Amino acid sequence: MTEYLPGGTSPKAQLIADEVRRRIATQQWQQGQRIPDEADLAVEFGAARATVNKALQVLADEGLLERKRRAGTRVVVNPARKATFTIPIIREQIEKLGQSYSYRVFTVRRGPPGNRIVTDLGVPASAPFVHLQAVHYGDGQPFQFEDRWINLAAVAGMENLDFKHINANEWLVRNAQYLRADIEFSAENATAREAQLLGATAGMALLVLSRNTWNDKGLITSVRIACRPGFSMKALD
Amino acid sequence: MTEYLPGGTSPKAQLIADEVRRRIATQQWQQGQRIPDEADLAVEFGAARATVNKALQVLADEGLLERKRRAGTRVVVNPARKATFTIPIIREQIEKLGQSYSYRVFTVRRGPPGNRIVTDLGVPASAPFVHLQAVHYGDGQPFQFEDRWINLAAVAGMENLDFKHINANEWLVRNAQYLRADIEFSAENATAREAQLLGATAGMALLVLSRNTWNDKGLITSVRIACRPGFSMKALD
DNA sequence: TCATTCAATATATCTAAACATATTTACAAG
DNA sequence: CTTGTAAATATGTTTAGATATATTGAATGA
Repeated sequence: MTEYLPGGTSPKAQLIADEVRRRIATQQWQQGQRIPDEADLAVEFGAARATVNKALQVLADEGLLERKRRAGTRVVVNPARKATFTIPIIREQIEKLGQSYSYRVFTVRRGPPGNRIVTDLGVPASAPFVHLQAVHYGDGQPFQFEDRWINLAAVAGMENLDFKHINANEWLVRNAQYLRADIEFSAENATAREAQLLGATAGMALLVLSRNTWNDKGLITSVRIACRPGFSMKALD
Repeated sequence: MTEYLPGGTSPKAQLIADEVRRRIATQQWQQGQRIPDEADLAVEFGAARATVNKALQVLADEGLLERKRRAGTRVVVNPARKATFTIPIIREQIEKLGQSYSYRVFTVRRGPPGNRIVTDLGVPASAPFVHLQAVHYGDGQPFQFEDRWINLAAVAGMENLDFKHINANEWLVRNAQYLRADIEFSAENATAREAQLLGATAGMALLVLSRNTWNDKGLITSVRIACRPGFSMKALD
C-alpha cells in the first residue's frame, strides 16, 4: 500500500498531499466535485485533522483545490498553472555563467521623479530622486541595460552615495529591504539608444523586466531592465 | 505597539510574519544574523511555538529566512527575489476582461514530431504527434497565437479527438495531469505570419511563452504562445 | 415574496505538549 | 591531528483539543 520514496520516508502531510494529488490526477475525484471533509480524511489516513489540513492547504496553494468554510473542499475545475521565477542578482547570474562581470554607469542625475514615476506609481513630484542608466556586462559583452529611479527619501544613508561608482542594485539589495514589490515582463523593440548600448540592432525584440519595490516610507526604486537580444527567463513548476 | 490593518485583524501567524519582515526591512535584524529561536519568539509574541513556526516557515519559503535544525534561523544574505506568475486559461483570462472569447484553428496535422521537439526535448522521432496552430481572440481581436505539438502516446483517449473543433488547451488541462513542467518567457520579433494572424506588423516585439509538460509516459505537449503586441505578464511578490 | 434571524457545519487558526531528526559542540580515543 | 561518540539544542512534524469565523440552509416574520 505505502510506497517507498528513494531517500527515506516523507512526512505524513506530504504523503497525504501526494495521495490526494493522485486521486485528482486519476479522476477518482473529479473536477468540481466536493471531497470528503477534513475529519473524514483524518480518519481514513489515520492522521490528525491538523495534518490533513496542512496537506490540503498545500494543494490549495498549488491551485488544485478550492476551500471554503462551511462549503467544504472541492477540486478546482480549471486548475491555473503557476510558475515561480527567481530574479537573481545580475552579478551572480553572470558569474554563474563563468563570465567576468562588469558594470558601467552612463547617466546619474539628481532631481524630481520622472513623469511616469509620478503618475503611474503615485509618488509626490517633490520627492528627491536619482535617475540612473547603466549597463551590465558579462565578459565585456552587454547583458542588460538598466534604467532606474531611486527615491532618496526611502532609505537612510543614500543621499551621499556616489552612484557613479557604486552598484545601485547591489547596494539596494543589501541595504533596502522591501515590503512589497511588483514585477512585469514585456517585450519591446529596442530603441536606437538601447540597441547601441546592448550591441544590437534597433527594433530587435528585447525582453523587458520592470520592477517596483516599496517599503514603509513609500517607493524605494523603480527599475526597467532591457535584456540583451535572445535572453529569456526560465522556470520549472 | 500593535498596528491596525484596514479591514480587520489578521491571523496571528500573519501578524508575526509581518513583524519579522519589518524587523528585517528596518535592519533591526541584519543580513546573515541569527534571529531568536522559536521558543523565545513564542514568548515574545505571546503565541504558541507552532504559530511562530508557521510564520517563519512562510518567510523561509519566500526566501527571506534560512532555517536549519540545531543551527537556528538566520536572515538570508542576498535574498533572491522571486515572482510567481499565474498562467491562466486563455478563455478565462479573456472573459475576465469582459470580452467574448473565440478560437480558430489554422493547422492540424498528424505525423512525427518536429525537429525542435526531437532534438531539444529528447522525444523519439517515431512518436505519434499532432501539430496544431490556432489563434485565440477576445471580442474578435487576436489575443494569442498558439503553436502546439501534442504527443498522442502520452494520454489515452486522444487518438480520436477532433482537434479542429476541440480546444486542445482546455482538453489537456482537464484530462492530462502533468507531473513536471517548464516554462520560458522570451521576446521575439513577429514573423510575417504571426503579424498577419495577430493583426500586427512584422518585426513588432512579441512576448513569447514556451511551455512543455511531461507525465510518466514522457512529453505531453510543447506549446509556444506568441502574445499580441503590448501584452505583458504581471506578478506581485 | 422577500428579508431577517439563527442554528448547523466545515474550514481556519491556535494551543500545548510530545516525539523526531539534523547538526553542532564537546570530549574521548586512536 | 583525526576520528568516533555522545550530549545538547533548534527546528520539523504530528497530535488532540479548543475556539473563531464564514457560509449554508432552514425557520421566521414583515
